[in-house]
Amino acid sequence: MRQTDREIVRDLKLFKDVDADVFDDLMTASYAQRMPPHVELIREGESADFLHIVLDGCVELFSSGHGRETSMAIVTPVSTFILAATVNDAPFLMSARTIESSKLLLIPSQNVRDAFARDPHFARAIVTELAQCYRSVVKSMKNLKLRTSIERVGNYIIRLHDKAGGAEIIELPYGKKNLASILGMTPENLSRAFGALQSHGILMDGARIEITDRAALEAISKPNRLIDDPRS
Amino acid sequence: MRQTDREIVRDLKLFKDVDADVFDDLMTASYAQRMPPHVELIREGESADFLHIVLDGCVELFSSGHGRETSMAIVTPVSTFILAATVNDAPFLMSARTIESSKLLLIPSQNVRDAFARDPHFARAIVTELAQCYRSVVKSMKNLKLRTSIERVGNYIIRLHDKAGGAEIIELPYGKKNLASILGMTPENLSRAFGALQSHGILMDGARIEITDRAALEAISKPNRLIDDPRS
DNA sequence: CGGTGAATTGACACTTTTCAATGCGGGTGG
DNA sequence: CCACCCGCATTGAAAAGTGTCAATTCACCG
Repeated sequence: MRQTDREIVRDLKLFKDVDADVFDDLMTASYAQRMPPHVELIREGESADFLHIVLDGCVELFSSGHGRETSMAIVTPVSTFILAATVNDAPFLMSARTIESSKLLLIPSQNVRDAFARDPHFARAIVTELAQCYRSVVKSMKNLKLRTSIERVGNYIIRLHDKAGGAEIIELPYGKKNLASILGMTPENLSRAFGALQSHGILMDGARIEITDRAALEAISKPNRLIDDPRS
Repeated sequence: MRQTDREIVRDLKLFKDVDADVFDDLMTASYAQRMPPHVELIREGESADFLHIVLDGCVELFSSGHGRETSMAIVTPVSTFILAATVNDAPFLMSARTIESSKLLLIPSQNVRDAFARDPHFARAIVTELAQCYRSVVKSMKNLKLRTSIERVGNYIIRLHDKAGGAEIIELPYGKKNLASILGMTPENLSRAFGALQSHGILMDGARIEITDRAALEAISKPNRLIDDPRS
């Protein structure tokens, strides 16, 4: 694996405080790998042989059953996924596939568990990361159960707007089909929601969105710190 | 706190392997408390001063916003809740209230974090518990996004049936209003779903359900290990 | 004994999904 | 280089599912 990748991983909250030799062992055992778009990385029900880290690109976590399929989350750099299955040595609850060409780091699960036992700092970091994953799913669930579809779309745009530092023009980071599934609706409904929001402070043009009236957008979306704030 | 309670807590997976003196410190700092039904224990947004453990009774985790409200989970003995907020020292994402009269054990969050740092066994147990919480929410979310309301109700009954060891007559453990909210629907719709399932292997009588044809119930519910199995 | 709240049922309205048709790119292969 | 095709996005119309409102019954509790 490349030295720059190694430094990127080292800077992750999960690895920042890990002992040098423990970190070395983890990295020595790991594989960095570039994947084309739309490659299935893992399938739900299989066992967790590697902890995955997205170094570059974009990975979709999804789940399916009886002809239906839904996106559960989108993982962007630099984050881990399937940590829970790894530490508990349990089968995946979700499948994963690349959305775009992506660089991944695979760390053997056994090494992760060993490092956990050897290094209290790593243990502490894993707990923090796991707790964040948990809270993130809880927020998604509140988003789904407590909000109408238009509110979900509106708040998604607000988050994008914030992440872009309040830029007037923002761009959807991936296709609307994925986005619709994440937000718990059909692509057709997402289209209509975007349409409806155009009288409430936004202007759509394909994947580009112009924020014309942030106050109006917030008025209809009713953002909530305990759902939308990625910190907290 | 009573000696029997102490032994019950000691037998929890979370505390089974904890060092004796660490466990002593935790218990000395803790409070056991009996609460009447329908008491609000914590409110979302507040900070996590105590890790909560349900020793007896039944606690509802719920969330609200802009006039809407939804149940997120029901915690039954003997389990912890708000562990993630406790270990990360973050604000609650959910509120909690007793459903019935309940006995709770409250452990100061600072003591939990101290014990985590002192005892690797406790650290390991916390990770396992957190990962289980995470996986449990993911399953709930799959249940919501991947299934129709009738399938959700059907699978809920199947789980009850299994928990009761396959008894022909089973009983709903709490009110239908709560159940409806957990399953992501209105009480009216839950009534109709129960009605619809009566031609598929069940017979309702108030809170009592007779399982007349388990195969038919499974045929319409399509149970899935990766959603319904509490282990895994 | 009256009051309160849960559960059930029916009618209705609304949201969401489904199906179908169209237009718009981005690729591939001729 | 262009024609073609495939998948995505959009739009409309119909169908299904779900939520809302209202009325009734029932059990429980003060």
